[in-house]
Amino acid sequence: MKNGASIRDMEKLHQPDGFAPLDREGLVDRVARLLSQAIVSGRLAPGERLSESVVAKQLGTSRAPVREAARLLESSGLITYTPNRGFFVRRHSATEIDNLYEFRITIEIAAVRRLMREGLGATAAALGAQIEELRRLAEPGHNMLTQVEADMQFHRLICQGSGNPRYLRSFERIAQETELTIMLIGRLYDDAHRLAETHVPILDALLSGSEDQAVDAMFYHLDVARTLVTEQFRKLEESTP
Amino acid sequence: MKNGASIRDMEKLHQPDGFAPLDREGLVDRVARLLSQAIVSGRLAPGERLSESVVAKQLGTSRAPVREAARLLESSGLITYTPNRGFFVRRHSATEIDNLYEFRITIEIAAVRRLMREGLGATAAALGAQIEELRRLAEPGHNMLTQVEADMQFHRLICQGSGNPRYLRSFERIAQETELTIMLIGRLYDDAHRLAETHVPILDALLSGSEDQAVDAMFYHLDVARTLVTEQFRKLEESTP
DNA sequence: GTCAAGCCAATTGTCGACAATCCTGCAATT
DNA sequence: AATTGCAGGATTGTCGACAATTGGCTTGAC
Repeated sequence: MKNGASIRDMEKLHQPDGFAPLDREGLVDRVARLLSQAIVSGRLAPGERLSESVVAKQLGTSRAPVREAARLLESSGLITYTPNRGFFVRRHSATEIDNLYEFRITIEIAAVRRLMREGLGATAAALGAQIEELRRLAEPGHNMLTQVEADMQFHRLICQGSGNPRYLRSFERIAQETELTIMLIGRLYDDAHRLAETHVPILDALLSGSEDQAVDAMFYHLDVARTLVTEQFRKLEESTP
Repeated sequence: MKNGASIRDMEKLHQPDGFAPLDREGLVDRVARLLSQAIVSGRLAPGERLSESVVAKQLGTSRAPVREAARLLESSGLITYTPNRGFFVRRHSATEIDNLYEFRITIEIAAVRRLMREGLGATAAALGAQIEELRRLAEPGHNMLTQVEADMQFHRLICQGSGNPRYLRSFERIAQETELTIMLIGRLYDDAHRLAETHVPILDALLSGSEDQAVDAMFYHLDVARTLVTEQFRKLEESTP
């Protein structure tokens, strides 16, 4: 099989009537998306080398777009880059995960504060709908990655609704990394129903109008996740040193 | 003059006895540094186009390193990138500046909290030395950019001492942007002596051992800066719409 | 005079090739 | 046996050229 321009052709099939502007994704973004999917889904293991030429050959492009995409993912924390050595799938320590969650708490608490001061607006309905989506995805027949992405989407909506784009931007920078750590563990809660319901108190607190209540609810939610993920990860670390 | 490898040669002269590992900067980083200097110092005006080929020719390199450097600066907020259009020096609105400072406050307050819990350690002495440096640079004969950089260095030390590298990383991402906004205004305080002394209460509060006092001092310091910069910028905006 | 369609110059997007650098393994030396 | 020095192979770093896209300009009709 000759695989030149395979990405282009392959994806054209998925948007038969797509407008041109939607096609304006750019090869770099496409490569970045495929790479991050491969990493988060676990097809590329932590520590693994990302040879530019190998990836380029597999995707049917040249090395230049791969290089740019890799640097993009580096700023997302998914891969590391060492000069003259190349790119590697990032390997996280338990401490780094803990720091990641601490940072995430800082950002999201600040976003909640701002959201409460600016007013919920359309965000309230969006959050309610997202909880419904989480419940729907908790039913059998949905894979874990989809559930985790829906989870993150709930939190993304809050950063988005805060009104300060910096919080959203900062959130996006750690979102994929967070998804990766959860996927590495293999599970967050015992079942996805539980995951969905843990978001209800947050929305309730937001609707209560009390900034303190909202902050407390968000902090509790994230602090539980932080403890769960970090502890699970520490166990994982001990079993495979 | 043939200007191939002109950067390489030019900068070799500045480190006559430097060890090889220090030379390990890479062409991309060098271009990024030169570009950011040009932007922050005002030699490249906001809104100005950054043609890849022009920059490449000026620096004596090819377009590839310029492209990578430009994307690096994009993630630092100094320039914007539009697909198929290219790179432009970023133009900030007063609202964006306000959001920038709000975000900065969030990060640095969190860093202060963590620093107080982990203990100051060697950071205390470093902060004291940095205040001395600020006083020294306040004497006549020093340009404003140097003073602003020293100011940022004080805050960088706090993020660094916090113990969570995420705060430092986040700080670095907005540091250059912050410097740019101050340089665009042309002044922060009436004189640099005043700038130096506003850092003393922060260090005092840190040394007091009280987390609340430390947070308050840092918040006051940054909130004053936020008001000053945003207001100045709004005036600037009105005079040149 | 206004507006639309289509060409044209300029810029970005991508590519393949060459140069520089790093890791590996072996061999020679201490 | 351990260490140092030195090829050999592989990978990244950089480059110049070509293809694709954009925005402006000209041309023409109304």
